[in-house]
Amino acid sequence: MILLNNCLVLRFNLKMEVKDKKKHILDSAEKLFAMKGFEASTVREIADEANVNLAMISYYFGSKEKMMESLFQERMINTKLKVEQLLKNEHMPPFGKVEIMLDDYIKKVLENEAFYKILLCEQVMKKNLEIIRMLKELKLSYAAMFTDLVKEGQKKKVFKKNIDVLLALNTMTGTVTQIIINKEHYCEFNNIEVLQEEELKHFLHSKLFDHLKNIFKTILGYES
Amino acid sequence: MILLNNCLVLRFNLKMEVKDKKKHILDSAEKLFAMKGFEASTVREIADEANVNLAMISYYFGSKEKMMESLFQERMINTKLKVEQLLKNEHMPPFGKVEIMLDDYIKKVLENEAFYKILLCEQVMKKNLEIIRMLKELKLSYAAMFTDLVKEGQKKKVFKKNIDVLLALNTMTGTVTQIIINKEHYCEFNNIEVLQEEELKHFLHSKLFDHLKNIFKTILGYES
Amino acid sequence: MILLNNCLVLRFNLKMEVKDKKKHILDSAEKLFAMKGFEASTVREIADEANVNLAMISYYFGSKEKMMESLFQERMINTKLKVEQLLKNEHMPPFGKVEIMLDDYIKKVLENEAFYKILLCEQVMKKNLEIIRMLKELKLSYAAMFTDLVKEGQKKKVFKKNIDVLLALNTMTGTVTQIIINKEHYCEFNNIEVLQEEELKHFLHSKLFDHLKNIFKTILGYES
Amino acid sequence: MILLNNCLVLRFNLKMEVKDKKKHILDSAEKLFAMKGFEASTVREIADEANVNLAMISYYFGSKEKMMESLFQERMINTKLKVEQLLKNEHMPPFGKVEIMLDDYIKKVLENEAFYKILLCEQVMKKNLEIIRMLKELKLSYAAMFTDLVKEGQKKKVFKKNIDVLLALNTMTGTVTQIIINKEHYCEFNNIEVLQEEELKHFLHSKLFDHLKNIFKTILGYES
DNA sequence: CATGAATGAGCGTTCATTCAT
DNA sequence: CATGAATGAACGCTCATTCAT
Repeated sequence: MILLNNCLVLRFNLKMEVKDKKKHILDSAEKLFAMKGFEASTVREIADEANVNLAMISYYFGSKEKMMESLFQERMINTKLKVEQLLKNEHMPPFGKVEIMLDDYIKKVLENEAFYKILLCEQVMKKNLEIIRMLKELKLSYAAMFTDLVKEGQKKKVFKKNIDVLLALNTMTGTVTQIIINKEHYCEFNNIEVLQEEELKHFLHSKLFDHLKNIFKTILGYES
Repeated sequence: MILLNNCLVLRFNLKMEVKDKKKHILDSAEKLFAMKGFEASTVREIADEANVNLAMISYYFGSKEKMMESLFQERMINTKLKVEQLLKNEHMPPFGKVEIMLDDYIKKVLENEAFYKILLCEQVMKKNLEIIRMLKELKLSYAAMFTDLVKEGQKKKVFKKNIDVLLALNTMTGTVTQIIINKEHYCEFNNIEVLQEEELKHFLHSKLFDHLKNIFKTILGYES
Repeated sequence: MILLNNCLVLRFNLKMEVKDKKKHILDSAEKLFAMKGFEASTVREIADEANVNLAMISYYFGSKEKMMESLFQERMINTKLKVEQLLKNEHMPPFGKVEIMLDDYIKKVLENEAFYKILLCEQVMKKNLEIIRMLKELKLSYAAMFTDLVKEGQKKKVFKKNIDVLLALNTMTGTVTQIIINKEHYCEFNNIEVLQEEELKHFLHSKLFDHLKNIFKTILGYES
Repeated sequence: MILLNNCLVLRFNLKMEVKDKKKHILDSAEKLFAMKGFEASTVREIADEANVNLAMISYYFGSKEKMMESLFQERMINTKLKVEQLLKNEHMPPFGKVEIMLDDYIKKVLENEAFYKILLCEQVMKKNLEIIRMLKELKLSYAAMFTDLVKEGQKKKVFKKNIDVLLALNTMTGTVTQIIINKEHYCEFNNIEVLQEEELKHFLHSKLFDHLKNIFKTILGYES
């Protein structure tokens, strides 16, 4: 049973924990929301995709909107934990921390493309206030962390003064986001043959990491 | 009649060119699409917003989807024209052209926030194939132009070799997009009092221009 | 076309005024609400009964609840007008007016059985506040009118003192209502053969009128 | 355990006789049916109100409809028993029996407002045939009893001839029912301050009893 | 090229009921 | 006789679109 994936478990009606079932539905929802948007995805499609009964979605999450909120809550837990741990290492030099931040963010987005697409659209629409609230909180904690990091570097005289931390972060998020959106176009333009999913991620990570590291050196006035 | 705005013209049922009426509807549609997304905006709302009969929209544009396509066609004409003219000036130094490109892009997005929000979501969903086609064409022409520009700079030995033009462009579009999305958050974080709309645009333009110019210098290996 | 009834008009798609169509839908709704209750009647059934498209009901009335309110408004207009005109005749003796009131009320209920059944249930549930408001208004005007009538009779020394006008009215409405509800039972118990609808109404009216006239004489202390 | 009320017993999961549990559920159902009607009350609400598991209701009663039937059966047992005992007292004068009947009926309705509201609606809808059957049986036995009573009075020359027993009974049930429905309105109109529940019942009983006694004297041609 | 009226399809949700334990 | 989980059916309603004029 360890080898069976969720779908098979469902198909054969083997017992499944409610928590896992919820997660399974959220995965399906995430996929569809990323592909077609929240409004264009119907609960019927999500139910079909997840191989569960239509009524389950209201039963588990209360409503379509609350399912979206659950999805955000789920996906954001990991994000927050990692961010908070970053600054604690006292021995790491400031730009090392920046590199870790960049590496971490790029990896997270590449691993959760679908979610970050949804997140992007939600930020544009600003319809679900609960989600906007969660996002704002996350952004603030991110900005606060990076501000601390920048101050540390400035105190150690390795970063220049007058750094616009938010512009810097927006360049990071914006660049990664755009590459996600334009993935196919980027590959095509660079004459890259169709790679395996994992190889492609690795390739994009490498490209983005070097690119952003270079940019952040300039922004922070850091010289290696 | 010159002094009457569109609403008054409609209100008094004065004759109005069909072309203007279409434009007027597209303006309303753009506003709503940017606020709530394509799917969540109903043709009824658009008709109400534009003060026209509900059935007109199907008659003018064929369908809701085709109206969106019309909107894209409308808004992209200007984009294309300016882009193509940029390279013709033989006397301008390469980085001067880069500065113009940055300035032009930032201005265009700040002037058409609503449209660029819609564009962003459409790129994520990739639902309307005609729009995807138009967008791809635009991106390619943009990339081709910037590639030429880079080559010119490299020939003149003012830009370094091995420049990833698409990554550079994605940093430009990504950064500007993120600032648009996070406008309120950016102002709040920087303790900027609520400015007039125009003042805010000017402020953001200045910040973004300096930031991106700096980044592009690094990317292109250009030293002033 | 004069001879065609609504159904035929609808069936043959002949033109029909919107107002008539609304009325036609309300008739169908009234019938079903009286038979099965508001909650148990679905808009689909009502649409089928009225031979109109399901969506029309929301289109015309906004919602199922508002259709009910429209029904009440429609049916109550006549009621109010007649009630207010009753007292104006100066020459009629007080008990003559009482007789007219009784006659009028009995006739109205017998002519609109379905509606008065709905009304009865709505008074029990008290769910739709707008309807409760309308009903209260009607009851108050009825009570005020009868109070005036009683006072006039008392001034003319033909009615006794200390009359509970509301108890009296409740006996009137209650008795008629019960007979409507127990119509079949009443006929069966009295060994009355199945009469034509009109004959039955006439029979019940006669019985109720004599019965209530007799009761009201006692209540009012009136001697002929 | 004698001191614990039903809720506490349920809360502490103490053992409880099935019969009592059923009764407890029926009480909750009665309350909700009277407030919102049968259709509008959901089994979930009833289960919540009764603090029992949702699935229990189907297991105990079979279905929502059968629960309603159980409710009627429960509440009607008492009704029948009392009615049948009334005629047996040989020494009581006929109008004394009428007074007892009136007193008994008024008391019963005032004590079981909720149930009599449900009963009223069920008589209008005539949906549940089993309930209609039970009701018809009850009405017949009531009518038969009152017919006997009237005959007895006529034989003893204290009641007049040609009495419409059903009209008389309908006036009784109708008047009481209307007062139940219009309770608030009646108090308001008569400027009665908000009384305690018990005081109000006593007041209404007194008013109704005198009113109906007076009416029945007229109907029966009885002179004290 | 205009419009009020109309419509089929499909939406998110809720329902009473049943199942596996 | 108990229960949390699950479900098919149906609910009221809204949608983009089309029709008759």
